[in-house]
Amino acid sequence: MSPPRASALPAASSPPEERDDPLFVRSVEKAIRVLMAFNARRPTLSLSQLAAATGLDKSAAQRFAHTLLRLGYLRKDPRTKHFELTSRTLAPAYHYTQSNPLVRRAVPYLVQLAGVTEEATNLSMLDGTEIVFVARFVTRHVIASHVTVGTHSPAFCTAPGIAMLSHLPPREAQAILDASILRPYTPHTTWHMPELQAKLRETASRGYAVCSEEILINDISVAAPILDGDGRPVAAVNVAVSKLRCDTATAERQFAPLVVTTAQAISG
Amino acid sequence: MSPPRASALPAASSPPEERDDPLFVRSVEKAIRVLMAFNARRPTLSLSQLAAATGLDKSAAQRFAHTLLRLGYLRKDPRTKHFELTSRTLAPAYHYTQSNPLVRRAVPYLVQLAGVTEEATNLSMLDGTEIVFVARFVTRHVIASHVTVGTHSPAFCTAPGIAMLSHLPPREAQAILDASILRPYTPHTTWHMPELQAKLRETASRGYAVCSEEILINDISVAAPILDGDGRPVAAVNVAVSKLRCDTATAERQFAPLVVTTAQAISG
DNA sequence: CCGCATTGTATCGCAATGCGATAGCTTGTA
DNA sequence: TACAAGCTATCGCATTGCGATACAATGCGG
Repeated sequence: MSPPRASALPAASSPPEERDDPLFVRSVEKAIRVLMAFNARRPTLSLSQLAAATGLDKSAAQRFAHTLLRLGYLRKDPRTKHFELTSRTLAPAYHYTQSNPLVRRAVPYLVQLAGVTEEATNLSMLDGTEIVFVARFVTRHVIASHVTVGTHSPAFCTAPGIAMLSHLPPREAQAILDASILRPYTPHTTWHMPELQAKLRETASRGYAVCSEEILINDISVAAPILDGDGRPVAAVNVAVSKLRCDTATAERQFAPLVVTTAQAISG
Repeated sequence: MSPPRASALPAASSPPEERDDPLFVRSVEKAIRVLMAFNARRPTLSLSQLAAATGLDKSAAQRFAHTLLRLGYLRKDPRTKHFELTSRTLAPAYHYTQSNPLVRRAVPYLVQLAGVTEEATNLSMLDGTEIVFVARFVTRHVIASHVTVGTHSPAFCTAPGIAMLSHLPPREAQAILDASILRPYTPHTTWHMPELQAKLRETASRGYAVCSEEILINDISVAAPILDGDGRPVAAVNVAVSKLRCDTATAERQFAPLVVTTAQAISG
């Protein structure tokens, strides 16, 4: 009776390709959408808010919230009927950090580096045009305490990003820059293509990257890439210092050798 | 032709209830099973290993691995055809730490406490009979660097666990102890029920818990509960010290007041 | 070097599963 | 107390995911 709807809704929602991928299980994406709906601005959500935030209809929101509730990833306040994430949502990250050999290997070096420098140290990896902090160790001198493991930043204006891009084949680095949304985050951001290209060349030749207040005021960052057996950058180590305690030249002189040494040690 | 199989397999696999819960979406659980199959002992998995590890049949393993691949949570080495987790699996944890007001509030206090004590500090929460580390800050004196955010430990033999149990209504604390698998992890583990009950009473009256080498050799831990408006324990703060640098009495004298003060400050 | 076994990839018909509309219920409000 | 808004439960239908199978690739031993 009812006409085939697939042709009536050519590609209304969701990414183009995934529509006709017979192996793709849509329920998984929807469940993840529910988890990702929670953030700093929305620590708790009612069912209808959840439906609005995820773009799911009420029934789907109900089903996936219920499922995640049953699996222990959500909790529901019986009073307010609002949902919130539980600590069980840490489990995938735990499995990641435990299973990733590079992270496990890097941790002691990063702790050591943080101890010696008394500054925050991070291990980052590329994810598209962005870097992700996959491990982070802060000291009492921490600048941005809201930055945590899992935080994303644009690669083009962060020292770990520049460090990794500079050791990629130029084609690939350029492709990432082309795909990036280049814009200034502070008055000091390097964001014009020619300057970025020059910065990559300079970084490649000296072996480490420095970004001073390019994304966060008062934040100086010195980073070096970690290379795999084929010389491909797989991650980066960086130290973040407050400009209030140290000018850029001093930071570079003081920390660049340590950061480079640490990155090489982790590279093995 | 083929006889209805549902009746032939009354309730072979999966938890009892979820079989006839019309709102429960099974695909979500299967996807999570795939993610959780990766750990320190199995950093990468082939398709058939994945099927074996998750208990899914080959087709299901294929479909969910494919789906998670497409969503960016898995990567596949085109050479070895092995899967591994990507840094995107950090995203749920990121959303949790950003959305949880208690965690956000606690972070600066924990950093401060780590700086003052020069020891590792943690924020933990209860999850059933276990505690989960939801935030962790280490210093150069860190003992167990493999312990990270997301690590689970039994509540009964950890200072944060005892601190929280001691401030629960006795019924609830007892229920958790009853559900726990009580066994010694070291020669110093308190694991007999009467002693545990005594320990809870003592902890409740003095306001903090001390566990010395009860789960890890050389690990002394001092913890205090964080209470919500109704006086219910919602988390715990602890400091972990190496016995090599400090005996138990000293650790208690030195750190208990700081830990209690910090916990109270976070409680607001 | 080649055949065989093992493992990964693609296909396909079926029906069970999840969809989404709706109705009933609960809660807070005017 | 009646109403509105939102949460919960139900149900028939068809789409989606299931899982058996066929095909391709890879690696191993003869």
